[in-house]
Amino acid sequence: MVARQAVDGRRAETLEKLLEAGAEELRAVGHEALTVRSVAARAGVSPATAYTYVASKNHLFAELFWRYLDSGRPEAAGSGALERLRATTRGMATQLAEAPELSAAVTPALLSSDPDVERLRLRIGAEFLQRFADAIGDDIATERLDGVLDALVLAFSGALLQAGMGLITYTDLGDRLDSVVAAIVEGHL
Amino acid sequence: MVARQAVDGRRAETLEKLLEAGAEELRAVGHEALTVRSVAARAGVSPATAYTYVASKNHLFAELFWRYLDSGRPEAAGSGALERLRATTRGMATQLAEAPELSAAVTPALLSSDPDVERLRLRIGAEFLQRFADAIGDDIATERLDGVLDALVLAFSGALLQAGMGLITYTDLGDRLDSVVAAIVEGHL
DNA sequence: TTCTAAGTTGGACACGTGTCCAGTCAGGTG
DNA sequence: CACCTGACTGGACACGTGTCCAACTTAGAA
Repeated sequence: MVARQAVDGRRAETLEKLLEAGAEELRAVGHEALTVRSVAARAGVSPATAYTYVASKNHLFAELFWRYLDSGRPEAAGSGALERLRATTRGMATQLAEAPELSAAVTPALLSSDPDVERLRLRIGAEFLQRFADAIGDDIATERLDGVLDALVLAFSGALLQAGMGLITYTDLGDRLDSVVAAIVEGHL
Repeated sequence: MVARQAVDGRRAETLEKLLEAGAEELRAVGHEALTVRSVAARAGVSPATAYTYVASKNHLFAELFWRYLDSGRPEAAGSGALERLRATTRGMATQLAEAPELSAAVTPALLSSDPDVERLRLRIGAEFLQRFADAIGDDIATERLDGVLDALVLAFSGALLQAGMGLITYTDLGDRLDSVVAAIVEGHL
């Protein structure tokens, strides 16, 4: 479901090998230098095989990012919406900062028109929204919720973009988002 | 200053021809199908020459976008910060909506690590910031200004990203930003 | 008019992308 | 055990990218 076709048995192992190799290669050489063929080589698999699992370099990055994001689901709690929101953005910012190469890779990758990327892009977008909605709970009046959620999602995407452009470091993301979240939420609680 | 090297006399004309051809080609076939060689052909110039003026496809897009953005400087005024901000975002959203291919092209383009793109990226970022700062004037307390500006810039970048991903249409940008701007600014005036 | 330097050109280059397909290999079924 | 089927492979393909350079133009100065 996550790769190009369903994976079962043997295929599942190869897929894991490939994604694992992809993550290593990404850490090792960065997303610019990474080639599908180099990933295939690292996984001990032929390029043709790699392309059976992964539609494109961008798809690989999106897949890796989705898995990574998914692995860091928040357990968070807190007494107020602001507190929980900050914990949420902090958590994601930390994740991004801990995998800067992956983060740098995914922003351009998600812009691809590749249909396999499209699916993941929607999922990732939905995941962000969900996390913010969960953090807010019902602490914001319903009629204002959409606007606030919108602003949060846009701000977060924007932060991703700016970090992707190198205008902010992934490390700074946390602090930056803290103040932005406060600015957005203020007056709505 | 705007291209790879300074342009004077004869070179200036060729540059204009190229950028003009780039804009046409972009409208005609979209940014995915556009190739530097096809732009060169349209401009009646050899590929080798084109690469004298333009470092890469991404650089071309960034350049076109910068010029387009610059051509639409706001004349705006209004009685309050919120009003002026909305006029500002509306204006930019309208511009984006009127050149959807260019807008779609520029988001990925700006993520390139190409040094010629880097320059333009900084300029464009600075331009956004400037426009928001101008719109706000001194209607927001200094100690809160940075947070609000940050939020605005991030939200706007985010909107650009989401539109680039096809999650919002460029047409919807205006309305979307209206409510987001309100959400951000509320409580800071 | 002739010279010169800037501008332009064609064509080849190395490289990456993603596709395709005939052929090989391995493991479980009968 | 022989077989069959799904997984994998090697190698070629068409295409785009950006670079390089020796050779040609061309406009304007001498």
